[in-house]
Amino acid sequence: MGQRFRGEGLHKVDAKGRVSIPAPFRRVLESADPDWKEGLLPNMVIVYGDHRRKFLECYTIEAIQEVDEKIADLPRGSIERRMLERMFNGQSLPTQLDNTGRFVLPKNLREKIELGDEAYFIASGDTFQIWKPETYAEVEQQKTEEWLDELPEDFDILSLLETAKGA
Amino acid sequence: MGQRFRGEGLHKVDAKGRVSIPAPFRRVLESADPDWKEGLLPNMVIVYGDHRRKFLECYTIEAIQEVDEKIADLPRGSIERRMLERMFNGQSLPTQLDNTGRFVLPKNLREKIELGDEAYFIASGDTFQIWKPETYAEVEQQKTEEWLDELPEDFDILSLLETAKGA
DNA sequence: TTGATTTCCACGAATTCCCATGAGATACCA
DNA sequence: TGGTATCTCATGGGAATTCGTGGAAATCAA
Repeated sequence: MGQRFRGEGLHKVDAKGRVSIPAPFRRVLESADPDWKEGLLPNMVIVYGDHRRKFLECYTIEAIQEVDEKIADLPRGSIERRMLERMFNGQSLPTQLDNTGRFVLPKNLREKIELGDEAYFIASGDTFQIWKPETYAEVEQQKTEEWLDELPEDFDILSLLETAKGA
Repeated sequence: MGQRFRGEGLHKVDAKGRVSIPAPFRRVLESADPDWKEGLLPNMVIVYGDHRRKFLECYTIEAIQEVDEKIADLPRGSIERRMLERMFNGQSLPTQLDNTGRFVLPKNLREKIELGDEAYFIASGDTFQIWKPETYAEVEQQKTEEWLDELPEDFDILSLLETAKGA
């Protein structure tokens, strides 16, 4: 895996659906797009998924290719493969940043996550997510906090790295 | 495999059976048609298959050639070869987009998938499918949801990618 | 000649492209 | 150290183009 996304940000969505992505994210998209070179516009893929997803997930070209390859390894006709193809091939949108670092979120995608005139970006490994700020605050942050609250006061989150390996 | 289809779309079918295909799909058809160059109209092949199929599957020229070659490798006279030939050579229709990005779905094909005045397109790797929207919603999406409902609430479909490796 | 298919033209809406501006950060220099 | 020039960023507006769609005219088949 190459460079990773890091950080978060809040940006305006204009009437045409245009949104700036956090500037540091652009560098990552560029470096993970095999076709990109200085002067060109970096590509990415937005995966919006089924109706229960309340956020959009943005993949670098390298990351989505990796997913494509894994899907291609699954047996043709298996339910798992169909599900993944539907999600990653069907329920997704290839797109490109413009030269000011923006991209267009079409109306249907905005409606899907109930986006108003602001979008919240958060890094997540080799992808980043786009949320309606309120949804993120309510759903995600609360979930995280609840989970953390169940742990001992002095719990060190890094200890998760150890337990996870075995799984 | 060259460029892949990605995305979905809903389009009108007019009285003459004409349908626009999603604009991004055109780019893929063009780049996967060996004869195509700027100004020409891209070709594709619609495979409609036997009576049980409730959708049409559209192949780029490159993709169908790949299938043809694989079939040609099978032993002459084998039942497998004959079945595949029937399906991909017989039950299929070569066609061409017009200069506004539409093509004609003949009445028999429309009737086969019970198409009314709207057609649903969904990408699936190096092919895309055409469905009657209702059929897709009922048959496919319902199947998906049943399948998802059996899984834990917070199941992440991505975890399938991992299990895939071992399979 | 009549019905069906193909070619050509048309148009509104949506999308893309191009240029502009102001705020903030950084670099630079006296 | 204070001030100024430079750059990057986020955002906005208008023009130009593409897209999806409909219909008329021309061509073909029987």
